[in-house]
Amino acid sequence: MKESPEALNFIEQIIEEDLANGLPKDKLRFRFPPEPNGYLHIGHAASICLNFGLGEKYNAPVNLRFDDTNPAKEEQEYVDAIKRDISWLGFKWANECYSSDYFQQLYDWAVQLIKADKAYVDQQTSEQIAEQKGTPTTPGTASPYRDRPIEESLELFEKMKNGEFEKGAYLLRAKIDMASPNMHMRDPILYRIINAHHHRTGNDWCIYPMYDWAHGESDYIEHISHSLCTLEFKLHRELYDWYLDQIYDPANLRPKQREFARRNLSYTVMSKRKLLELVQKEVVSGWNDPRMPTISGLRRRGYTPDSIRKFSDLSGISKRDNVTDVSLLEYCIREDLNKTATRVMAVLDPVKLVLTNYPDGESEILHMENNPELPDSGTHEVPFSRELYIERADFQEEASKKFFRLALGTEVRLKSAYIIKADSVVKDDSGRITEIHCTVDLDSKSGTGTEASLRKVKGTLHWVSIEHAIKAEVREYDRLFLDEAPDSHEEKNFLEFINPDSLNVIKEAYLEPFLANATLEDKFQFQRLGYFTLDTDTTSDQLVFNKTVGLKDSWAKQNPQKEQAKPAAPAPQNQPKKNPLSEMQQLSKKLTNLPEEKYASTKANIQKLAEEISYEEIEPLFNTAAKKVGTRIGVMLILGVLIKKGLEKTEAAKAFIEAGLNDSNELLKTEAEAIG
RNA sequence: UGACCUAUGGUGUAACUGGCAACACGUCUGAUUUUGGUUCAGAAGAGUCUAGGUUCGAGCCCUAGUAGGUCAACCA
Repeated sequence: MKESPEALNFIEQIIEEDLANGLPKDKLRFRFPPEPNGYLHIGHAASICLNFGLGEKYNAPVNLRFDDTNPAKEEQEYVDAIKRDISWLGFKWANECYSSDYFQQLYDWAVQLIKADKAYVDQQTSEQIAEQKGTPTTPGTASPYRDRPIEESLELFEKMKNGEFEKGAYLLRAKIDMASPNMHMRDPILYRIINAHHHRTGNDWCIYPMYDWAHGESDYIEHISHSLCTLEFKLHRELYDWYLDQIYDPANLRPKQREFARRNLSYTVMSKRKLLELVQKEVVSGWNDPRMPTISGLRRRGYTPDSIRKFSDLSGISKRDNVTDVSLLEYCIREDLNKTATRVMAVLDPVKLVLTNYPDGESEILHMENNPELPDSGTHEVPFSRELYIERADFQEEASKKFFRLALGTEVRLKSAYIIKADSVVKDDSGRITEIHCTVDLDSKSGTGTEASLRKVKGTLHWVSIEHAIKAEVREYDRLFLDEAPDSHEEKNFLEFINPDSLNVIKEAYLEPFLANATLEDKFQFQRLGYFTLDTDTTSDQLVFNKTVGLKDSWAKQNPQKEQAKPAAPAPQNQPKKNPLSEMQQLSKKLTNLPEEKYASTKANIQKLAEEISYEEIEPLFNTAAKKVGTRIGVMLILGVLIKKGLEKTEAAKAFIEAGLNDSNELLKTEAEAIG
């Protein structure tokens, strides 16, 4: 995407400013620093696109750095998966780095800190330390070991390193400020003892640096100019800078930490911990379950790298908490696939259709466009015969005017084939339609140019020839959660919002034979249904397709009777609890623009709020600017309720009502009249 | 009750350093269409959290509020 030069996000603005202040452009260097303790998700994609995008924009190197300072949680499997995902997205890192590469340097610097009396070895339990830490509102107290002689700390630290102590027995702490309002500055831990096998350094170390100590110093070692992370690290910045101060040589580049808001997606969760829980509790089949918001899940589902990069692009970067609607992601993949996916036909819920005047036992080969969006994409062959399958939902015995599909006595075109007319149906004992008998207009064959072929009919249906169709399993997916923000409810666990119908498996779908040769890389549009791709579960004798996303369906929208069992998300329970007065003002604002029905309900809501609002509160609002009609109506409504409850009209109130009666706005006038 | 961050249509972001609040998604019309898709044309939707202030002029600057988020792991 070529963005216009003036639409810089705030990170780019910071960079431009640094450049303007003399930072040489060739000093620019970024990094993407995942911890290899889980799979990457769409939120990480935002960070990846940000960092690598900056690299592309400024022609600067971007390192991939694994933040592997906690061997208890990290595994090689995750390292591999992360590299695979970033490569798949289409980005190339300048260097593959590991925090563990710097363990020795970090250790040496730590010794230097001790020598400078900026760090000490503590030997209390975690409970004791936590207690001394204080709370955000009360200062902490010093550890009894805080003033341990430097020599002693040095000696103990070395013993820690040499594995002479049990896990948890000793710690190295920075000596900063136990009274700092920033909890991270209250003598943070630099090193702890962990007896676990590290996926890279094996058993070389038994002390491991904490995130804060490792991260900034790693940035410094790698000459990172801008270290970008998510907002929750904002408070760490002070510590990041303090650590840097201890070892910084002004001859070198000083890295700068800046924070942006993590990207959230509606109807899913986006924390590794929760995603891991979904995997462990077998809510999903694995990290790459097509319903997961992981990069690998999206890939398996049929999303393309381009679509994800586009999504990141359109979403932008800022510092405010956000929940981006999945519809934006879906738009990105539809837009991509519409231009590239091969058009094919598949019937997922079949009903048999017999063309009574088509010769029995015969068949013919028709030609179907591969992609109408790509003029040169050619055609492929589709067999046609007397007996076909169409979708059950594409036929109704009696049709309403708005039903553009097949009904008794109406005509419809079979895509790339003939125009047919339904004559009769055959039903089983339960009344279920088993066959639809039609006559075909043999002169109407697509592409022949005959007069009959050019006739316009209301609808076009997709179909497959029963005799030639191949069978496949098709998996359709719905959102994993029923709530827009499942993890935003304090009183409820996100698992309570799981959508029980997020997976719909169609064991026997019928596909045109062309699909027999599909590969995992292929993307298809099953015409009129959506975009599909082969799943990795496919075997030599069983095709399995995933539905990536449906087509936009304006018919389903105006025809909700067959309701997609999409229970409207429960009313948001975590609505910010505003005080009644400001809530009233909020509601009032929009009053003047509402359709009648909504006006009535909003009005009722405002009147309900009057219960909690006193006359004293609204009196100041009598002076509301004349322009703010909505607010004045709201105030009028509240006043009305209060008067009805027995409030005596004050002079100010009378004047306010009087003004309302003479106002040019009809709504305000009406409400004023109602009070009388 | 502390420190820090944030507040712009339903959603996500813009608005260069004060100058007509813009773009995309979503929604709704209409046209085109051998996909109820695509494409095309259009519409609705914001008093920029509140109250003050500075200014000829404030989404932007100042003051005071309000709401939301983050911080008290030997996680990152």
